[in-house]
Amino acid sequence: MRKTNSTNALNEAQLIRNCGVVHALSIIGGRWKPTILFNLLYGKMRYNELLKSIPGVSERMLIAQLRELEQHGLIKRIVYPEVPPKVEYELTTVGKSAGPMLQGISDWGNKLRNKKNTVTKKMVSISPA
Amino acid sequence: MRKTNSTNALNEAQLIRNCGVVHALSIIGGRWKPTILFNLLYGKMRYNELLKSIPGVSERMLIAQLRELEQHGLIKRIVYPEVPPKVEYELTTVGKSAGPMLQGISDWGNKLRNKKNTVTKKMVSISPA
DNA sequence: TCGCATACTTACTTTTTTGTCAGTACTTAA
DNA sequence: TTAAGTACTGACAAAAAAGTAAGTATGCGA
Repeated sequence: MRKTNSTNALNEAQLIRNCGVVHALSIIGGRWKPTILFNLLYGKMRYNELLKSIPGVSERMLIAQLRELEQHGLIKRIVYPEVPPKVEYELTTVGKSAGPMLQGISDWGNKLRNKKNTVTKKMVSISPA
Repeated sequence: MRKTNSTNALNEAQLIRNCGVVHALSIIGGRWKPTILFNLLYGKMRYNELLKSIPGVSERMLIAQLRELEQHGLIKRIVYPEVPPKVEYELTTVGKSAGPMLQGISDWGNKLRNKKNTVTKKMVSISPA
């Protein structure tokens, strides 16, 4: 559970208020959220589909992140009153608005990774035979 | 200390490999890094200047984040052999390349916050006198 | 020789995040 | 009556991130 009076929580709250980046990251950051959002960029998905298409997530984590995204208004939860149950998750307008930003972050991250690989390759080619 | 064989670490490593966003966030994310980077966007700064201009950071945290940014090649540490010591931190080319991305994230975060405030204001104006 | 200024470091504690795993609810079909 | 399918929930444990507080090194000036 989250404390509200810990220095940690107060620092975070202050930064969220004053720094747009920290605020944004408090919404789209975290271990699994970016991947979830990328999946949903292509259209709505069922809970189980998400679970299968994200290697490594546990059910608990998936649900937790979906709930947070929902609370922040990035995704919509659509329940079909059927048995067995069927629930779909879909980006809201706000969620879709994160698309270009996510792409920007992704591009920067990938560029950096590729650069690092290039450097590594160079170093390898320099190393003694 | 970080384990290397925990599920947590393995999951993170995998996501860093496959998701540009997670990779980028592993570099510019965290409690204080965005603020540090924003400060340095305007030019180099001394350790103490950073410490004073970022309310709430402890010395330990500042140093830790500076070290990580340095290791990832975003900032350069410039030591002047003087007494008392003088150390300046400056963005590298890679660090500067993060500027537009940070601005993009910041803009999105701020827009979201303002939207929320608007809604709140509306609700206040509706509430009984 | 004492304190000051600067830039850290270290040991330890608290808080937060992430992971594990078993269990729930409901209906249909075998 | 039993298993299967779907979408979860809850109790607990491990790991990671953040915070606290005291200490280090160096040379200068009083």
